Amino acid sequence: MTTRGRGLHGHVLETLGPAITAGDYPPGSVLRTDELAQRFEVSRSVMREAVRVLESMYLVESRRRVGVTVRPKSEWNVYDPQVIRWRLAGADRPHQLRSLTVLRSAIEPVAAGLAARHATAEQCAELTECALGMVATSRGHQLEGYLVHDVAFHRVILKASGNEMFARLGDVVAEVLSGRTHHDVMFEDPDPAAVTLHVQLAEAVREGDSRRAEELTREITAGALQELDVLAP
Amino acid sequence: MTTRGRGLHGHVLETLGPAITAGDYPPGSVLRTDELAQRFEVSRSVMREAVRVLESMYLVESRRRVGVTVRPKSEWNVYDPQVIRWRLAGADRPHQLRSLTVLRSAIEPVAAGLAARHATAEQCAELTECALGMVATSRGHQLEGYLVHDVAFHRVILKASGNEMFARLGDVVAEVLSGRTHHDVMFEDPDPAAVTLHVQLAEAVREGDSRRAEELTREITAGALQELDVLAP
DNA sequence: GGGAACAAAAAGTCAGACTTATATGTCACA
DNA sequence: TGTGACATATAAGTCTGACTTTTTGTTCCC
Repeated sequence: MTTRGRGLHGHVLETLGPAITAGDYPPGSVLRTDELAQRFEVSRSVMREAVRVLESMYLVESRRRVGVTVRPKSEWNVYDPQVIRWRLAGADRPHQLRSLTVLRSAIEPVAAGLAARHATAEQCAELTECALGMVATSRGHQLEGYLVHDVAFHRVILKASGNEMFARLGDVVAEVLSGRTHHDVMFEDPDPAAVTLHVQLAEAVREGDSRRAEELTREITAGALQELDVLAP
Repeated sequence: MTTRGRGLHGHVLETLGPAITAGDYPPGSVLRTDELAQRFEVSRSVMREAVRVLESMYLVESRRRVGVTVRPKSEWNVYDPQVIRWRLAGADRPHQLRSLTVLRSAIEPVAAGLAARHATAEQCAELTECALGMVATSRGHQLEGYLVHDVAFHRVILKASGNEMFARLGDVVAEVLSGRTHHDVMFEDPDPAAVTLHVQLAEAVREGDSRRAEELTREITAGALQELDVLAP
């Protein structure tokens, strides 16, 4: 939602980035800074700044006498929030969504286990509040409201784990959950079982039951994976 | 090892990046492009490119009339390989190492489980070869050789999982393992139990035993965590 | 055919002038 | 005293043109 068109170079990135991640320029393709600058009607300096950013994402490599070559997908920094957003907006969105959901299924249970040990009283309260919000919006096609509480819930868990690497995945989870609600088909209300699991998870964290928190989260993420299999087989 | 001093802006990043991640400039600190350009004896355009890269790592934010402000640590893109390297080279290295090891303990078991299902015959062979290499170098203070095989082993597992997000963590694991061997105290030969676990893991993957591969990896990463507790309590 | 010299091409660097957004201070007015 | 509009200074943002450096590919000679 954050319009990242900060400056001209940002605007260039907004069209060039998605184009590259979408595979419009196959690996090994060579771009030239001057040509790009002309195409986007910006000065060379602006174009150079954009290329530097793409380079720091490992999307391209700039070499003298050669030009700006597109790197193979396997080298891209797929953890860059910007890259994630670009790819989720593109064609291989389903594939990307699956990768991220599998990532969630690995991270979140461990994060929840840690959260049960380290969560502050305030975080426990937040968690319970989010769970209540999910219950309140779980029926009657209030998907948008449900999403807000769901995202907030998982953010708190990840943050409460006390691990900065986990905490930083809050945005990723938000993108995944938001994508599931918006782009993919989701006519019905959320699965009642999932809602219950969230309530129980808040409970487990509050009680400091690390083992149970981990197990409940495994069930939640397993459900998310299963749901993905049903929607996009 | 990769000297990333590619160009002048790369050289600037090599000193400015570590300085920021080390906390030399507390969050909210304001830098000015012109001043920095003078300090590093480069032109403004070069300095601007460096700032753009720092900005794409969420380390700083550039705003008109204000300057380049350092963002709070919680917003940094801690998955950026460059940022990881800078932080591992800095003062809060132990803390960083622990975060990454916890991350490993979440990711690798799941990755190993997937690898058992998706690994190709060639990958299985590589895995066995690495495990044999670890056995061969596990005694007689051949830590350097052991490290090479250890890193290769985990890289194959992560790649064989078939999940691009997992595969991309190969570099991170390499940094962690390498750091453990080089910087931290490590007089003795590696734990024989760990070596055995790796051999068994290669076996489990080869046999397609997903459950066992996952469990064995949990033991491996648990050992790594425990080791960290002993070395840096 | 192989190696050395050469030429061309594209990124890299620099300096200077100009534009634009915006934080902040000023002042009049309520 | 507080509040709004307005002016101003500041630092980033942009553009241009000239120059440098590295690297690739070709050519020419042995």
